[in-house]
Amino acid sequence: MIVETRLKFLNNQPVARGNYILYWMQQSQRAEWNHALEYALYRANDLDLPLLVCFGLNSDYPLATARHYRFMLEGLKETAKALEEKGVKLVVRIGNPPAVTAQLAEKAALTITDCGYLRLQRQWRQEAASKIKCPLIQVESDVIVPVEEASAKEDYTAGTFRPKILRQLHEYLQPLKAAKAKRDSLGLNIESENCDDISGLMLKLNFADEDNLLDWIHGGTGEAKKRLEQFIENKLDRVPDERNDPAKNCVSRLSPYLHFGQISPIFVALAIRESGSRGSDIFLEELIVRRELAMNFVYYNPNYDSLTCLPDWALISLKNHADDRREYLYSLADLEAAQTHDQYWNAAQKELLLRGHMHGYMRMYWGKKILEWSPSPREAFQQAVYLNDRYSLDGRDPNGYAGVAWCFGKHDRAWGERPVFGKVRYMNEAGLRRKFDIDSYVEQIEAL
DNA sequence: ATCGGCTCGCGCAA
DNA sequence: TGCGCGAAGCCGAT
Repeated sequence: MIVETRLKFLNNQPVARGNYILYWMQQSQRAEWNHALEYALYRANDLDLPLLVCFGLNSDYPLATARHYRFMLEGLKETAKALEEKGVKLVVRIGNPPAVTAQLAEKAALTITDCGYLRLQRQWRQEAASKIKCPLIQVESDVIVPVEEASAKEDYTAGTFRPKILRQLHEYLQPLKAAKAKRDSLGLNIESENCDDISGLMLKLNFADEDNLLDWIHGGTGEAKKRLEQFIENKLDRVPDERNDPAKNCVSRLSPYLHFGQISPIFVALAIRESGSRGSDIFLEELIVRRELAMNFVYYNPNYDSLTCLPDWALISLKNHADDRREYLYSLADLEAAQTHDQYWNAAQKELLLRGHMHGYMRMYWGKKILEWSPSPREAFQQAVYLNDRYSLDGRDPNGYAGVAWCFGKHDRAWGERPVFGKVRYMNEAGLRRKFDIDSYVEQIEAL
C-alpha cells in the first residue's frame, strides 16, 4: 500500500477503541497524491471506521503574514471540498496544532500525520506524540525519496547527494492510487471553523492587513495544476536557455504550492517527465536534487537558519574578513524598503515585496549583496532569512533556508579570496549585464 | 568570445 | 594516500 520507509511510529501507544481514525494534516494540505491521507484511508477502511481530518490553525506562526494565510486558506477551502467528495470531513480549528490534534485524538483509534522538517513542525509532532494516547504515525508525502533513505547524513554538496537520490528514484517516483472512505465521517457532529468563509477566518486570525495581500496568485491544488500545465505547455522547452534570465519569466512559480503542500512533488515530477520536453532534465534537477538536498540540509543541520550552518572553510574565511571595510552599509530598514544604490538589487527586493516571489537567479544576487553590505555575516544571514520568510509566499521553507545559506557558501566550493566574501563565491552586477537584458527586468518590476 | 585558474573536501581507487 | 571532480561565477589573459 504505502512503502514502509515513508512511515515512522512516533510513540508506543496501542491502537485504541475510538470512533474514528484521525489524520492530522499539516504539511500536505491537499486531498490528492497525499500518502498520509491514503494511508489513513487504508487504515480506516481496514478497521471499518470513518476517517476524520483535522487542521490546526495558529495565528502566530513566526513571520507569517496576511498573504501567507490567505494563500493557505484558499488551498484549505478547496481541500475541504475535495475531501468531502471522498466521504471525509475536515475539521479546522484555531489553536496550537498539536493541542488541537491531541484533543480530537482522544476519540481516535489511531492518528496519522504528514511530515515537514522545520524546527517548529518537528516540535509539534513531538508534543503531539507525547500527549496522544493512541498510535501517532508519520507518513512522508512531501518529498519523493524519504529524507533518511536518500542519505544517512548531511550532504556536502549536490555533487555527493545527486547519485544517492537518483539511484533510488525509480523506487519512489511512482503514482499513488486514490481510495474513498467506506464509512463516511461527514455526519459526525464535531465543531469546525467554516473553510468557505476565508475573509471571516482572516478576521478571526487577526489579519485584516489588506496591503500585504497579493492579487496575481491564489492558493489551491487546482490553481497549482493549472500553473503546472501552462508551464509545461508554454515554457518548459525554453528552460535550458532562459531559466536564469530574470527578464524572461521562464519559471513555474510552483514553489508556494509546494511549500504549502497543495501539490505533490511526485505529481509534478511525473508530469514534467511525461512531457518529454527538452527542459525536463534541468527542471527535475531543481525539483528533485536541489529541493530534496534542501530537505537533507534542514533535517540534518539544526542550525539551518543561522550562519553556523556553514562548512568550516566558509565560516573561517568569513570570520577572517569580518573587519574588512564595507563600501556600502545598509540597515534592515533600508533593505526592506528597497533603498540601496543598486537598482538591480532594489528591483529584486521590490519583486519580493510586491509579488511575494523573487526570480531564482535574482535570489542569489540579492543574498550575495546582503552579505556584502551588512556590518557582519551573521547579521546579513539573519536579515536575508527575515526578509525571505516575511515577504516570500514560499518563506519559512527548507528551500529558502538552503538558498540563503548557499549565498554564504553552503553546498558550494571555495573560490578566490577577496574582501568581505573571503573564499565565498562572489557575484556582481556586471554579471547580470553580461548575461541578461537586466534593465528590462528593472522596467518590468517598476511597472508593477 | 573563449578559456583556465581560483580553492576545498568528498569519495573512490589503489 | 592520492587524485578526479564538482559548480546557478569572476577575472584576466589570449
